[in-house]
Amino acid sequence: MSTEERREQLRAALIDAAEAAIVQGGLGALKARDLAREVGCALGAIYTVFPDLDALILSVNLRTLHLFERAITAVRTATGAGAGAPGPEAAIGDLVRLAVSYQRFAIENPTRWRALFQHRMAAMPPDWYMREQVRLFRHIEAPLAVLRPDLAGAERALLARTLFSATHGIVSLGLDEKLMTLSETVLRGQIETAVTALGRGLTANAATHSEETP
Amino acid sequence: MSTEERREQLRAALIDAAEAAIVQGGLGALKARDLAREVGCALGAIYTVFPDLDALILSVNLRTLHLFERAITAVRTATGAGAGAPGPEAAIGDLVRLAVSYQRFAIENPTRWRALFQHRMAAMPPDWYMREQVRLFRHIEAPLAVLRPDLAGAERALLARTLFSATHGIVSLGLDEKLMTLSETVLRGQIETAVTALGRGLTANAATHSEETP
DNA sequence: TCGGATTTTGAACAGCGTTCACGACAGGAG
DNA sequence: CTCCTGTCGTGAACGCTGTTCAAAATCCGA
Repeated sequence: MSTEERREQLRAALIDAAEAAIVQGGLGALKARDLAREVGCALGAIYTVFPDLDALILSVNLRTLHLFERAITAVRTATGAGAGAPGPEAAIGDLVRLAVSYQRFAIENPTRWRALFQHRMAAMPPDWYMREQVRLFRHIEAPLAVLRPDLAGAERALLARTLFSATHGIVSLGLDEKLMTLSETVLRGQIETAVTALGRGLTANAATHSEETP
Repeated sequence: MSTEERREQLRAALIDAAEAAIVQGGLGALKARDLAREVGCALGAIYTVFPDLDALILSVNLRTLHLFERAITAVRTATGAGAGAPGPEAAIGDLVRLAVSYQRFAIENPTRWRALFQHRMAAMPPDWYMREQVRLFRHIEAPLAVLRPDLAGAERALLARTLFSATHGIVSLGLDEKLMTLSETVLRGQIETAVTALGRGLTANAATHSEETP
């Protein structure tokens, strides 16, 4: 086995162990010495395949994004590749379903999900990480295209990020015991209320907003 | 000077120093040894007036909440104590102004504001901290009462928290370089779009939603 | 002034991420 | 087989952290 192969194997084993640690005890449970013992390598070996633990965390977070993509892809949407001309109400329904799937993922994978945001990195994340984010936002842009056909690509992408941010805020603070801890049912109700209101308000704005910016 | 007075003085000095450290370098710049040197006390003295640094951080965060309360109280709202019967559009305008003031506060006090959420505490926050949060939410509830007079107090409070959470998400991720970093102007535009849509969607929902739950 | 109680102290402890001089090892040369 | 050389993995050591606690200093009534 070549040196390169061994390095790759160590890399994978470390990501596995780090993911397991995060799943079990959250970001705070990720210790370099624990990882080395778990994987069966030296302490310093970690730093031969990762510059620091932050990079390792980022790799785990990429797995989490992939995991979430599988979950969100399984959501049946009316504005997906399938049906032809869905109405605004169907699009709003899609947005609600996407938001609820986000909530479900956060509840089912609490530590993995927290690690995505709890982790503040020193520099900007690398390209391969940002690219994965952009891919996920496409799921939101499809229903948005129905609600606001007047928006250009860039503006629609921006609005998609805003919608995600709003949903994320509701889910994030709703599950956070510092502000409030809502039951899954109550939280889902709030998500449905808010996203529905957002969707209807956006469609109503379509005409208004274009008048405001002549 | 009695022992109690000295303890109180040390407490205040420590909070001052901790606040200064957070303002300058964020939560990560808060070091016990730096505090002791700055205040001119022994390292162990910190732990005679605070159980741990988390409690100290919480005191700084309370100051931040008070600071924000002053900012939000300065926002002129049509649904405040003053004018009589404002319409839904005026209420939506109030919500937008409140949200934008939240954005402004976050931008003007980045480290203080981050410390409010970046800090994950072990146990639930004490009562005096939660009470301050509840007081702040009242500012949101006033416009909401105009938009949704059908809601009872508890439901209105819940919706107020949801509105705040959504706004917080937009501001939080909008200022976070991990997801995206938006200019202040673009971010304000997104806030206005989203909050306006939320407000209009909520008023439109008033009749619909009550039919859905007979 | 003395002596017990109280308060303050900072060295010591346990833990963390990260580094780097050292030893183990592979493999071609003699 | 022996030796030499360069590559690679190692774990003790470094610097830092929050927190503790025996000891020193201080206070105060007798």
